[in-house]
Amino acid sequence: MSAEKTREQTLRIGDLARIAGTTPRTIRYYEEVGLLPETGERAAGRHRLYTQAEVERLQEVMRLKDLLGLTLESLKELLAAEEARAEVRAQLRRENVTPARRRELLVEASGHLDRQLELVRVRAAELSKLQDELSETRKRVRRKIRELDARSEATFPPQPPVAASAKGRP
Amino acid sequence: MSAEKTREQTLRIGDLARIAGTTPRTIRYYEEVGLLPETGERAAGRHRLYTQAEVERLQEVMRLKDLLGLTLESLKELLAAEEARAEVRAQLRRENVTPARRRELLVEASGHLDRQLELVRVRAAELSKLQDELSETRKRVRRKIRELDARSEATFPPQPPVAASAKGRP
DNA sequence: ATTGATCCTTACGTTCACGTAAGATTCGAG
DNA sequence: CTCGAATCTTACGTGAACGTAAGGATCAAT
Repeated sequence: MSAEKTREQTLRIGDLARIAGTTPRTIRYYEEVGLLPETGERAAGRHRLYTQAEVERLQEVMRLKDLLGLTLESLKELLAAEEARAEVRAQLRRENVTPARRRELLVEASGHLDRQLELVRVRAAELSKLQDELSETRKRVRRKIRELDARSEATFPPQPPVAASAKGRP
Repeated sequence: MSAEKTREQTLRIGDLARIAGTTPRTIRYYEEVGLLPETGERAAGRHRLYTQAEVERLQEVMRLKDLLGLTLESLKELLAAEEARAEVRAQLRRENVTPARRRELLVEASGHLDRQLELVRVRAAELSKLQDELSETRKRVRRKIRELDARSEATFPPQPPVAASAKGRP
């Protein structure tokens, strides 16, 4: 056999960290708490090796963490969906799986996806509401400013309009 | 003067905590780090008293913290908008403020609102994208399930459809 | 005035999510 | 094989955001 099976871009922990925008320590920690799978068959002391799949998994974890603001523990539960779907893909390759078993896994994944979606929906709705409220408030404030300017227009030279956004550095 | 000025529903810290769904400790902590104003003129040892305005302020703080996932420090900066607007209202009552000063405060508030809105917009967009992706994935998973069911329909009795959502308790 | 509930301040404790340091080991290049 | 860079394990440290406990004071009702 030619050396092709193991040659699917094996990254080391530092590379993975740079790509995902985090640190090796964080990756090891996520592995420790079960958010990332322990990189298969690794005798103690050997370096961890990652593939593209792990890059995506890590990025997904970080995105969910950021957007949903969950603890790593809750995140772990929520991410059962990914595992179920990974299971399906793995069993697909092995091909010796009954349709009944496949259905089981798919239904499981679907249920987890339902939970994720529900969480995301609620938050998206809340954020959207907040956005509307802020827009509304901003509109009122700006209207008041214009009113003030209109009143003084008679006696003073026109004031400069409000800048759309402060573009300088904080 | 009749005793009406001080009679606008004075809550104690425990009441405020219950209403806002938090604890007295948290409220004191928020006051300590400057997220909540120190309840006006309080000699050491006396109980804190709150009004409806503080209820809303606290709820707003908690909402932003939850939805944006910021540190209390960043939140403090962000909430400068509220203070600017509170200033405007306060000065409105005193009535001896020049239009120029009012305009200044309003412009300041408007700028802070811009910053808030930008933050909220970005997050709302990200969440919305995530929601779409999850919906898409879920659709694909369900389609696969239906395909499996269709295939087995010839040889086996029809499988029960997938429940819309697990309604049991976690 | 007494009292029970609530609150005060002060201060140490805790959990989460990593950071940092140390000493040994592994890996890829030459 | 050698060597330097990166990684390994282990373990202690840290900042944020509160929790908890102690001892005393305040407040509303009786």
